[in-house]
Amino acid sequence: MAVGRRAEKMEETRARLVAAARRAFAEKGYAEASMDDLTAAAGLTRGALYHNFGDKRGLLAAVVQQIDAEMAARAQAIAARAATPWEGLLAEGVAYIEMALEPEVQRIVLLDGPAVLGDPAQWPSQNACLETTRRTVEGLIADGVLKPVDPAAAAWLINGAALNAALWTAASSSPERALPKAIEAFRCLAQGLLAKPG
Amino acid sequence: MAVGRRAEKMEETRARLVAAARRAFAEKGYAEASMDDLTAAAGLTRGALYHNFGDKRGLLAAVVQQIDAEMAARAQAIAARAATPWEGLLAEGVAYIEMALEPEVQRIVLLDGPAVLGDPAQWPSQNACLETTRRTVEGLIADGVLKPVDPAAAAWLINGAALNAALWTAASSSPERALPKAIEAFRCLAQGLLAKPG
DNA sequence: CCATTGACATACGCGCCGTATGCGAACACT
DNA sequence: AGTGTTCGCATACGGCGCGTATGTCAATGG
Repeated sequence: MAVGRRAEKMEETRARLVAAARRAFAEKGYAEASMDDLTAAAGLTRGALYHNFGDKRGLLAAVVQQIDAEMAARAQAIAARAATPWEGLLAEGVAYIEMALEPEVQRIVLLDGPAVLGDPAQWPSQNACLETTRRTVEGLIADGVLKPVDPAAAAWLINGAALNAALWTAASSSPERALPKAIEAFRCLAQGLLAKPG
Repeated sequence: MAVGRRAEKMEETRARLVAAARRAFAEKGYAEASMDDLTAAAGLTRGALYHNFGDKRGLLAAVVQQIDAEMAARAQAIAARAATPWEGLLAEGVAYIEMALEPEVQRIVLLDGPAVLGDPAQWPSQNACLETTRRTVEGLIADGVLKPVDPAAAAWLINGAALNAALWTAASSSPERALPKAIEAFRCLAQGLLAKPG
Protein backbone atom coordinates (compact mmCIF):
# COMPACT_ATOMS: atom_id res chain seq x y z
CA MET A 1 0.00 0.00 0.00
CA ALA A 2 1.82 2.94 1.33
CA VAL A 3 0.72 6.41 0.33
CA GLY A 4 3.97 6.57 -1.59
CA ARG A 5 7.28 4.86 -1.33
CA ARG A 6 8.93 8.29 -1.36
CA ALA A 7 7.37 9.70 1.76
CA GLU A 8 7.91 6.44 3.56
CA LYS A 9 11.60 6.40 2.83
CA MET A 10 11.90 10.03 3.80
CA GLU A 11 10.41 9.31 7.19
CA GLU A 12 13.02 6.66 7.77
CA THR A 13 15.75 9.05 6.74
CA ARG A 14 14.50 11.63 9.19
CA ALA A 15 14.27 9.04 11.93
CA ARG A 16 17.81 7.83 11.28
CA LEU A 17 19.17 11.36 11.33
CA VAL A 18 17.35 12.20 14.55
CA ALA A 19 18.60 9.00 16.15
CA ALA A 20 22.18 9.69 15.14
CA ALA A 21 21.84 13.27 16.31
CA ARG A 22 20.57 12.17 19.72
CA ARG A 23 23.68 10.10 20.20
CA ALA A 24 26.07 12.72 18.86
CA PHE A 25 24.54 15.65 20.72
CA ALA A 26 24.37 13.66 23.94
CA GLU A 27 27.98 12.54 23.74
CA LYS A 28 29.76 15.58 22.31
CA GLY A 29 27.29 18.36 22.93
CA TYR A 30 25.64 20.42 20.23
CA ALA A 31 28.53 22.73 19.42
CA GLU A 32 31.15 19.99 19.18
CA ALA A 33 29.05 17.62 17.12
CA SER A 34 30.09 17.64 13.48
CA MET A 35 27.36 17.40 10.91
CA ASP A 36 29.63 15.46 8.58
CA ASP A 37 30.39 12.84 11.21
CA LEU A 38 26.82 12.71 12.40
CA THR A 39 25.29 12.15 9.00
CA ALA A 40 28.00 9.67 8.02
CA ALA A 41 27.20 7.65 11.13
CA ALA A 42 23.63 7.49 9.86
CA GLY A 43 24.83 6.32 6.45
CA LEU A 44 23.98 9.65 4.82
CA THR A 45 25.52 13.03 4.02
CA ARG A 46 24.84 16.62 4.95
CA GLY A 47 22.66 16.92 1.88
CA ALA A 48 19.95 14.82 3.53
CA LEU A 49 20.20 16.94 6.62
CA TYR A 50 19.71 20.31 5.01
CA HIS A 51 16.94 18.95 2.87
CA ASN A 52 14.99 17.58 5.84
CA PHE A 53 15.73 19.98 8.66
CA GLY A 54 16.95 23.20 7.07
CA ASP A 55 19.99 23.56 9.27
CA LYS A 56 21.76 22.30 12.35
CA ARG A 57 19.35 24.06 14.67
CA GLY A 58 16.41 22.46 12.92
CA LEU A 59 17.85 19.06 13.64
CA LEU A 60 18.34 19.93 17.29
CA ALA A 61 14.76 21.15 17.46
CA ALA A 62 13.54 17.82 16.09
CA VAL A 63 15.64 15.91 18.62
CA VAL A 64 14.44 18.04 21.51
CA GLN A 65 10.85 17.64 20.45
CA GLN A 66 11.21 13.87 20.34
CA ILE A 67 12.78 13.63 23.78
CA ASP A 68 10.29 16.12 25.19
CA ALA A 69 7.39 14.05 23.92
CA GLU A 70 8.84 10.91 25.47
CA MET A 71 9.32 12.68 28.77
CA ALA A 72 5.79 14.06 28.79
CA ALA A 73 4.35 10.64 28.02
CA ARG A 74 6.32 9.00 30.81
CA ALA A 75 5.39 11.70 33.29
CA GLN A 76 1.74 11.54 32.37
CA ALA A 77 1.67 7.76 32.76
CA ILE A 78 3.27 8.01 36.18
CA ALA A 79 0.98 10.80 37.32
CA ALA A 80 -2.07 8.84 36.19
CA ARG A 81 -1.19 6.00 38.54
CA ALA A 82 -1.19 8.25 41.61
CA ALA A 83 -3.95 8.07 44.21
CA THR A 84 -4.81 11.76 44.12
CA PRO A 85 -4.14 14.56 41.64
CA TRP A 86 -1.89 16.21 44.21
CA GLU A 87 0.15 13.03 44.61
CA GLY A 88 0.18 12.89 40.84
CA LEU A 89 1.76 16.31 40.62
CA LEU A 90 4.46 15.32 43.07
CA ALA A 91 5.09 12.04 41.29
CA GLU A 92 5.32 13.92 38.02
CA GLY A 93 7.96 16.20 39.49
CA VAL A 94 9.96 13.32 40.89
CA ALA A 95 9.73 11.61 37.53
CA TYR A 96 11.15 14.71 35.87
CA ILE A 97 14.00 14.73 38.35
CA GLU A 98 14.85 11.15 37.55
CA MET A 99 14.56 11.64 33.81
CA ALA A 100 16.71 14.74 33.96
CA LEU A 101 19.43 12.63 35.52
CA GLU A 102 19.95 10.86 32.23
CA PRO A 103 22.91 12.53 30.52
CA GLU A 104 21.07 12.63 27.23
CA VAL A 105 18.19 14.62 28.65
CA GLN A 106 20.43 16.86 30.67
CA ARG A 107 22.81 17.73 27.90
CA ILE A 108 20.32 18.12 25.07
CA VAL A 109 17.13 19.36 26.67
CA LEU A 110 18.42 21.27 29.67
CA LEU A 111 21.71 22.71 28.51
CA ASP A 112 22.05 22.97 24.75
CA GLY A 113 18.35 23.24 23.99
CA PRO A 114 17.66 26.50 25.77
CA ALA A 115 20.99 27.99 24.73
CA VAL A 116 20.55 27.29 21.03
CA LEU A 117 16.78 27.37 20.56
CA GLY A 118 15.94 29.98 23.16
CA ASP A 119 13.48 29.71 25.99
CA PRO A 120 11.49 26.49 25.85
CA ALA A 121 8.25 28.45 26.23
CA GLN A 122 8.46 29.61 22.65
CA TRP A 123 9.66 26.38 21.10
CA PRO A 124 7.62 25.18 18.17
CA SER A 125 5.11 22.60 19.33
CA GLN A 126 5.15 24.16 22.75
CA ASN A 127 7.00 22.07 25.27
CA ALA A 128 4.84 19.07 25.99
CA CYS A 129 6.22 18.60 29.49
CA LEU A 130 5.16 22.06 30.53
CA GLU A 131 1.76 21.69 28.99
CA THR A 132 1.18 18.50 30.93
CA THR A 133 2.13 20.07 34.21
CA ARG A 134 0.15 23.21 33.53
CA ARG A 135 -3.04 21.27 32.99
CA THR A 136 -2.52 19.33 36.20
CA VAL A 137 -1.98 22.54 38.13
CA GLU A 138 -5.03 24.12 36.58
CA GLY A 139 -7.19 21.24 37.73
CA LEU A 140 -5.78 21.36 41.24
CA ILE A 141 -6.46 25.06 41.52
CA ALA A 142 -10.01 24.59 40.30
CA ASP A 143 -10.49 21.97 43.02
CA GLY A 144 -9.18 24.33 45.64
CA VAL A 145 -6.22 22.10 46.44
CA LEU A 146 -3.68 24.70 45.39
CA LYS A 147 -3.54 28.40 46.03
CA PRO A 148 -4.97 30.46 43.16
CA VAL A 149 -1.66 31.31 41.51
CA ASP A 150 -1.09 31.63 37.78
CA PRO A 151 -1.10 28.07 36.43
CA ALA A 152 1.47 28.72 33.76
CA ALA A 153 3.85 30.38 36.19
CA ALA A 154 3.39 27.64 38.76
CA ALA A 155 3.90 24.88 36.20
CA TRP A 156 7.03 26.54 34.95
CA LEU A 157 8.47 26.96 38.42
CA ILE A 158 7.64 23.40 39.41
CA ASN A 159 9.29 22.01 36.33
CA GLY A 160 12.20 24.34 36.80
CA ALA A 161 12.64 23.24 40.38
CA ALA A 162 12.54 19.60 39.36
CA LEU A 163 15.06 20.07 36.60
CA ASN A 164 17.34 22.05 38.84
CA ALA A 165 17.05 19.34 41.44
CA ALA A 166 18.31 16.94 38.81
CA LEU A 167 21.15 19.22 37.77
CA TRP A 168 22.21 19.62 41.37
CA THR A 169 22.04 15.89 41.91
CA ALA A 170 24.03 15.12 38.81
CA ALA A 171 26.68 17.68 39.69
CA SER A 172 26.99 16.28 43.18
CA SER A 173 30.02 14.23 44.03
CA SER A 174 27.74 11.37 45.02
CA PRO A 175 24.51 11.45 43.02
CA GLU A 176 23.27 8.34 44.79
CA ARG A 177 23.34 10.11 48.14
CA ALA A 178 22.15 13.43 46.75
CA LEU A 179 19.03 12.23 44.96
CA PRO A 180 16.86 11.64 48.05
CA LYS A 181 17.86 15.03 49.42
CA ALA A 182 16.95 16.69 46.15
CA ILE A 183 13.59 14.93 46.05
CA GLU A 184 12.91 15.89 49.65
CA ALA A 185 13.69 19.53 48.98
CA PHE A 186 11.53 19.46 45.89
CA ARG A 187 8.55 18.04 47.79
CA CYS A 188 8.92 20.72 50.43
CA LEU A 189 8.93 23.47 47.85
CA ALA A 190 5.91 22.04 46.10
CA GLN A 191 3.95 21.97 49.36
CA GLY A 192 4.18 25.74 49.38
CA LEU A 193 1.55 25.75 46.68
CA LEU A 194 -1.01 23.89 48.78
CA ALA A 195 -4.00 25.93 49.83
CA LYS A 196 -4.13 24.27 53.23
CA PRO A 197 -0.56 23.39 54.21
CA GLY A 198 0.31 20.37 56.28
CA MET B 1 55.19 52.80 42.86
CA ALA B 2 53.19 50.20 41.17
CA VAL B 3 54.39 46.68 41.54
CA GLY B 4 55.20 46.97 37.87
CA ARG B 5 53.83 48.96 35.00
CA ARG B 6 53.45 45.66 33.14
CA ALA B 7 50.97 43.98 35.43
CA GLU B 8 48.97 47.15 35.70
CA LYS B 9 48.58 47.45 31.95
CA MET B 10 47.68 43.81 31.68
CA GLU B 11 44.86 44.24 34.15
CA GLU B 12 43.42 46.97 32.01
CA THR B 13 43.71 44.78 28.94
CA ARG B 14 41.85 42.01 30.70
CA ALA B 15 39.17 44.42 31.87
CA ARG B 16 38.68 45.82 28.39
CA LEU B 17 38.39 42.36 26.89
CA VAL B 18 35.90 41.26 29.51
CA ALA B 19 33.86 44.41 29.00
CA ALA B 20 33.79 43.93 25.24
CA ALA B 21 32.92 40.28 25.69
CA ARG B 22 30.01 41.14 27.97
CA ARG B 23 28.53 43.29 25.27
CA ALA B 24 29.22 40.87 22.44
CA PHE B 25 28.00 37.77 24.28
CA ALA B 26 24.91 39.57 25.51
CA GLU B 27 23.99 40.83 22.07
CA LYS B 28 24.95 37.98 19.77
CA GLY B 29 25.19 35.06 22.12
CA TYR B 30 28.36 33.10 22.80
CA ALA B 31 28.36 30.99 19.66
CA GLU B 32 27.70 33.84 17.25
CA ALA B 33 30.17 36.24 18.79
CA SER B 34 33.33 36.49 16.72
CA MET B 35 36.60 36.76 18.59
CA ASP B 36 38.05 38.92 15.85
CA ASP B 37 35.21 41.42 16.07
CA LEU B 38 35.13 41.30 19.83
CA THR B 39 38.81 42.00 20.32
CA ALA B 40 38.82 44.63 17.60
CA ALA B 41 36.01 46.44 19.41
CA ALA B 42 38.29 46.51 22.44
CA GLY B 43 41.14 47.91 20.35
CA LEU B 44 43.10 44.66 20.48
CA THR B 45 43.54 41.41 18.57
CA ARG B 46 43.00 37.73 19.27
CA GLY B 47 46.59 37.54 20.41
CA ALA B 48 45.75 39.39 23.60
CA LEU B 49 42.82 37.13 24.17
CA TYR B 50 44.63 33.84 23.95
CA HIS B 51 47.44 35.20 26.03
CA ASN B 52 45.14 36.30 28.86
CA PHE B 53 42.33 33.78 28.84
CA GLY B 54 43.61 30.71 27.03
CA ASP B 55 40.61 30.34 24.74
CA LYS B 56 37.10 31.51 24.06
CA ARG B 57 35.66 29.50 26.93
CA GLY B 58 38.15 31.07 29.31
CA LEU B 59 36.89 34.49 28.35
CA LEU B 60 33.30 33.42 28.91
CA ALA B 61 34.25 32.05 32.31
CA ALA B 62 35.76 35.39 33.26
CA VAL B 63 32.66 37.24 32.11
CA VAL B 64 30.35 34.90 33.99
CA GLN B 65 32.39 35.21 37.13
CA GLN B 66 32.23 38.98 36.97
CA ILE B 67 28.47 39.08 36.49
CA ASP B 68 27.95 36.42 39.11
CA ALA B 69 29.91 38.43 41.64
CA GLU B 70 27.90 41.54 40.88
CA MET B 71 24.66 39.62 41.29
CA ALA B 72 25.72 38.08 44.57
CA ALA B 73 26.72 41.48 45.92
CA ARG B 74 23.42 43.04 44.93
CA ALA B 75 21.44 40.16 46.38
CA GLN B 76 23.36 40.23 49.63
CA ALA B 77 22.85 43.97 50.01
CA ILE B 78 19.13 43.60 49.46
CA ALA B 79 18.80 40.67 51.82
CA ALA B 80 20.69 42.54 54.52
CA ARG B 81 18.07 45.28 54.51
CA ALA B 82 15.23 42.89 55.28
CA ALA B 83 13.52 42.81 58.66
CA THR B 84 14.01 39.10 59.26
CA PRO B 85 16.30 36.46 57.73
CA TRP B 86 13.27 34.78 56.25
CA GLU B 87 12.16 38.01 54.59
CA GLY B 88 15.74 38.36 53.49
CA LEU B 89 15.64 35.03 51.70
CA LEU B 90 12.48 36.00 49.89
CA ALA B 91 13.87 39.41 48.97
CA GLU B 92 16.99 37.70 47.69
CA GLY B 93 14.90 35.47 45.47
CA VAL B 94 12.88 38.35 44.13
CA ALA B 95 16.09 40.23 43.48
CA TYR B 96 17.39 37.28 41.46
CA ILE B 97 14.19 37.26 39.46
CA GLU B 98 14.57 40.91 38.61
CA MET B 99 18.26 40.60 37.80
CA ALA B 100 17.61 37.60 35.61
CA LEU B 101 15.24 39.72 33.58
CA GLU B 102 18.16 41.68 32.24
CA PRO B 103 19.00 40.24 28.83
CA GLU B 104 22.69 40.25 29.63
CA VAL B 105 22.25 38.05 32.69
CA GLN B 106 19.76 35.82 31.00
CA ARG B 107 21.75 35.21 27.88
CA ILE B 108 25.21 34.88 29.41
CA VAL B 109 24.67 33.40 32.85
CA LEU B 110 21.51 31.38 32.40
CA LEU B 111 21.71 30.14 28.83
CA ASP B 112 25.22 30.12 27.40
CA GLY B 113 27.06 29.74 30.69
CA PRO B 114 25.69 26.35 31.68
CA ALA B 115 25.75 25.07 28.11
CA VAL B 116 29.40 25.96 27.49
CA LEU B 117 30.95 25.75 30.95
CA GLY B 118 28.83 22.96 32.36
CA ASP B 119 26.83 22.98 35.55
CA PRO B 120 27.41 26.12 37.59
CA ALA B 121 28.06 24.00 40.67
CA GLN B 122 31.47 23.05 39.38
CA TRP B 123 32.46 26.40 37.97
CA PRO B 124 35.81 27.68 39.10
CA SER B 125 35.35 30.09 41.98
CA GLN B 126 32.13 28.36 42.85
CA ASN B 127 29.06 30.34 41.95
CA ALA B 128 28.88 33.21 44.40
CA CYS B 129 25.12 33.54 44.11
CA LEU B 130 24.54 29.99 45.23
CA GLU B 131 26.98 30.30 48.06
CA THR B 132 25.17 33.36 49.36
CA THR B 133 21.81 31.66 49.30
CA ARG B 134 23.17 28.47 50.83
CA ARG B 135 24.52 30.31 53.83
CA THR B 136 21.22 32.09 54.36
CA VAL B 137 19.35 28.81 54.21
CA GLU B 138 21.77 27.18 56.61
CA GLY B 139 21.15 29.92 59.17
CA LEU B 140 17.42 29.66 58.81
CA ILE B 141 17.50 25.92 59.33
CA ALA B 142 19.66 26.30 62.41
CA ASP B 143 17.09 28.76 63.79
CA GLY B 144 14.29 26.31 63.14
CA VAL B 145 12.59 28.61 60.67
CA LEU B 146 12.98 26.19 57.80
CA LYS B 147 12.47 22.45 57.67
CA PRO B 148 15.71 20.50 58.08
CA VAL B 149 16.38 19.89 54.41
CA ASP B 150 19.78 19.80 52.77
CA PRO B 151 20.95 23.43 52.59
CA ALA B 152 22.80 23.03 49.33
CA ALA B 153 19.84 21.34 47.68
CA ALA B 154 17.40 23.92 48.99
CA ALA B 155 19.59 26.83 47.92
CA TRP B 156 19.95 25.37 44.47
CA LEU B 157 16.23 24.83 44.07
CA ILE B 158 15.36 28.29 45.34
CA ASN B 159 17.78 29.89 42.98
CA GLY B 160 16.58 27.67 40.19
CA ALA B 161 12.99 28.60 40.87
CA ALA B 162 13.84 32.29 40.87
CA LEU B 163 15.78 32.08 37.65
CA ASN B 164 13.05 30.05 36.00
CA ALA B 165 10.54 32.61 37.16
CA ALA B 166 12.59 35.20 35.34
CA LEU B 167 12.85 33.11 32.20
CA TRP B 168 9.11 32.55 32.22
CA THR B 169 8.49 36.23 32.73
CA ALA B 170 10.86 37.25 29.98
CA ALA B 171 9.35 34.74 27.56
CA SER B 172 5.87 35.96 28.35
CA SER B 173 4.07 38.08 25.80
CA SER B 174 3.68 40.79 28.43
CA PRO B 175 6.54 40.69 30.92
CA GLU B 176 5.06 43.67 32.79
CA ARG B 177 1.93 41.70 33.59
CA ALA B 178 3.74 38.44 34.16
CA LEU B 179 6.30 39.59 36.70
CA PRO B 180 3.95 39.93 39.69
CA LYS B 181 2.50 36.50 38.93
CA ALA B 182 5.96 35.00 38.77
CA ILE B 183 6.95 36.60 42.04
CA GLU B 184 3.74 35.43 43.68
CA ALA B 185 4.31 31.86 42.53
CA PHE B 186 7.87 32.01 43.72
CA ARG B 187 6.86 33.20 47.19
CA CYS B 188 4.34 30.39 47.44
CA LEU B 189 6.91 27.80 46.55
CA ALA B 190 9.41 29.19 49.00
CA GLN B 191 6.87 29.00 51.80
CA GLY B 192 6.90 25.26 51.38
CA LEU B 193 10.26 25.27 53.11
CA LEU B 194 8.91 26.91 56.27
CA ALA B 195 8.86 24.67 59.32
CA LYS B 196 5.56 26.16 60.52
CA PRO B 197 3.56 27.13 57.44
CA GLY B 198 1.14 30.03 57.43
C1' DC C 1 73.75 49.58 28.86
C1' DC C 2 72.56 45.10 27.37
C1' DA C 3 70.33 40.54 27.79
C1' DT C 4 65.98 38.60 28.73
C1' DT C 5 61.41 38.17 29.64
C1' DG C 6 56.81 38.59 28.31
C1' DA C 7 52.62 40.97 26.40
C1' DC C 8 50.62 41.38 22.28
C1' DA C 9 50.31 41.37 16.94
C1' DT C 10 50.66 38.82 12.67
C1' DA C 11 50.46 34.68 9.69
C1' DC C 12 48.95 30.10 8.76
C1' DG C 13 46.20 25.81 8.53
C1' DC C 14 42.25 23.22 9.45
C1' DG C 15 37.47 22.15 10.30
C1' DC C 16 32.91 23.15 9.80
C1' DC C 17 28.74 25.26 8.21
C1' DG C 18 25.58 26.76 4.51
C1' DT C 19 24.56 26.91 -0.54
C1' DA C 20 24.66 25.88 -5.34
C1' DT C 21 24.80 22.28 -8.55
C1' DG C 22 24.27 17.48 -10.27
C1' DC C 23 22.21 12.78 -10.44
C1' DG C 24 19.07 9.03 -10.22
C1' DA C 25 14.87 6.97 -8.63
C1' DA C 26 9.92 7.43 -7.76
C1' DC C 27 5.67 9.61 -9.34
C1' DA C 28 2.12 11.39 -13.05
C1' DC C 29 0.08 11.22 -17.30
C1' DT C 30 -1.07 9.28 -21.67
C1' DA D 1 4.71 0.69 -20.93
C1' DG D 2 7.06 4.88 -22.00
C1' DT D 3 8.36 9.58 -21.07
C1' DG D 4 8.61 13.99 -18.81
C1' DT D 5 8.80 15.81 -14.24
C1' DT D 6 9.56 16.02 -9.44
C1' DC D 7 12.35 15.69 -5.61
C1' DG D 8 15.21 13.38 -2.18
C1' DC D 9 19.86 13.16 -1.56
C1' DA D 10 24.93 13.38 -2.91
C1' DT D 11 28.76 16.18 -4.45
C1' DA D 12 31.34 20.52 -5.05
C1' DC D 13 32.43 25.13 -3.64
C1' DG D 14 33.21 29.34 -0.87
C1' DG D 15 33.82 31.60 3.46
C1' DC D 16 34.26 32.23 8.23
C1' DG D 17 36.13 31.42 12.68
C1' DC D 18 39.04 29.16 15.96
C1' DG D 19 43.54 27.75 17.71
C1' DT D 20 48.63 27.77 17.16
C1' DA D 21 53.10 29.03 15.69
C1' DT D 22 55.99 32.77 14.86
C1' DG D 23 57.49 37.56 15.05
C1' DT D 24 58.11 42.20 17.41
C1' DC D 25 58.78 45.70 20.62
C1' DA D 26 58.60 47.59 25.23
C1' DA D 27 59.50 46.81 30.09
C1' DT D 28 62.47 44.60 33.54
C1' DG D 29 66.93 43.50 36.06
C1' DG D 30 71.59 43.16 36.72
